[in-house]
Amino acid sequence: MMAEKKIVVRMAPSPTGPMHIGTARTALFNFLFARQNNGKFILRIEDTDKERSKKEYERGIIDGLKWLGLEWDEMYKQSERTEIYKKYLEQLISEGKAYISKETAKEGKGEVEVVRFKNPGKQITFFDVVRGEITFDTAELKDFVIAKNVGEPLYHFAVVVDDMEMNVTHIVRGEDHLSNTPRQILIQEALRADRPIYVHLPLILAPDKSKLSKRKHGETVSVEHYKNEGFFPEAVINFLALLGWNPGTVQEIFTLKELVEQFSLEKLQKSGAAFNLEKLLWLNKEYLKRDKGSVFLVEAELKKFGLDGVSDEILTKLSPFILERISVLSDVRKLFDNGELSYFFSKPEVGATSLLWKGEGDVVDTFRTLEALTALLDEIPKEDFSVENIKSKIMLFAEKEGRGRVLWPMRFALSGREKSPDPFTLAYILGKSETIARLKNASN
RNA sequence: GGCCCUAUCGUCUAACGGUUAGGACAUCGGCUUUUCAAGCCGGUAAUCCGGGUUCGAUUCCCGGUGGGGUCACCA
Repeated sequence: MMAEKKIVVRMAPSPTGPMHIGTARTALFNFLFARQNNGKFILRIEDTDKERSKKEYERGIIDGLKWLGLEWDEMYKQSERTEIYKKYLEQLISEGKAYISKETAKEGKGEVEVVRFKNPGKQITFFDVVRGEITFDTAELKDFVIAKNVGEPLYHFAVVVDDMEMNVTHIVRGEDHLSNTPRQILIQEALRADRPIYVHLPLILAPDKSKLSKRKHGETVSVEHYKNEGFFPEAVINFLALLGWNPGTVQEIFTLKELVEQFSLEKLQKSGAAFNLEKLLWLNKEYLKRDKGSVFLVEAELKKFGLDGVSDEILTKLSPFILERISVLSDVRKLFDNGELSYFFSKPEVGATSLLWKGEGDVVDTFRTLEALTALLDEIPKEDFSVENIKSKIMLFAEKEGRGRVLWPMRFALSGREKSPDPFTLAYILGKSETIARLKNASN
């Protein structure tokens, strides 16, 4: 029986900076393709550049992938494989397909020896799953450098050797590598390696469709930023999956498992996709709503603010209502810093005219409003201070007096703000004695 | 600039020669125990331009234009 060739893909990031959001998406698509086909997903750290590669960045990539839930099957580091590259480098040299070249160093003076690939300078045509057949003339590449010396291979060479050694069947990577492909195929042919199937993914662009660069867009290009902001990894995955791919259905929310089931190379997009923060926020809010643990996350966030003298009880009661008003966990801090939560923790300033419902404003209105507020005090339930009970008692009174004249001043007396949760909820969160105190204060 | 890729609402996208060009996010409006949020209902909004091919082009071909990538002893 013929054994079907096992699908092998790899994620090959270089640890020269914080993990890029585009790296995360490439990893995701590799992961999905591997898992869907019962294949192997390799993580290969491309750290042949000794100067720029940093251990902390490698750590960041590993942490980022783990956070996203993209587990790999095998991991390699190119810096630990120099013997392998050396072997193939010597093979090419002995076969006359590469040669050592003495030349003046690129920077500074002095002579160095580099290894150049003897370029046959022919046309290379290859098939890309996303874009179809592509042809390059490699003559202009000249005899390009493939290693600084026999012990220090450069990217193009290391990649080809590794993909060959690791039996990589599909190279799924960013479109920025499209122009690198012909020279890698040249090396491949010199090594008599099988040509893998190429899948070049469209790039993620900035919101204005310009290049998404660290320089211009700062930390928002890094995965860690979204982790720090309190996004759900599931939401980030979901968002990234929809950037450059579509399920062919109207489904918008996907678990990783569903993505594994539904992913297909055929549905990959050809052109670059702009990063859209609004959509990510919406998705994250959807996950926030679906996860019953969210309310505790909000509560934990509140407790970080070191609110002295504020009971845990009020934070617990408050959390569900904050949850409804945020898209991402970091919004809790924003609400807090903007002072939009301040009235829960200290008494608000309440001006008499602000108590008036819209359209009202003369002396008589003011008098009647204050009167209603005073009368409202008697309607506050003595027992059972639940939202439902407060509401049923107050509404009875409000229907008689006019809702606007009762509900608005009540809400304002409790919050001192134009915007807040409804008055019954406010009373419930604040508790009976604080509610009465604030009502009294406002009606004076 | 050379080479390569690409082009549907503001954004992500559906359409695989014939559709009132669909959905989602955003936006706008309405409804809800009168604010905010959430929810529900509804609206505005797109085939880059010019040539072909075809009875018929978003769809196929060519050109232009725009966007992106790449041209290292980086990856």
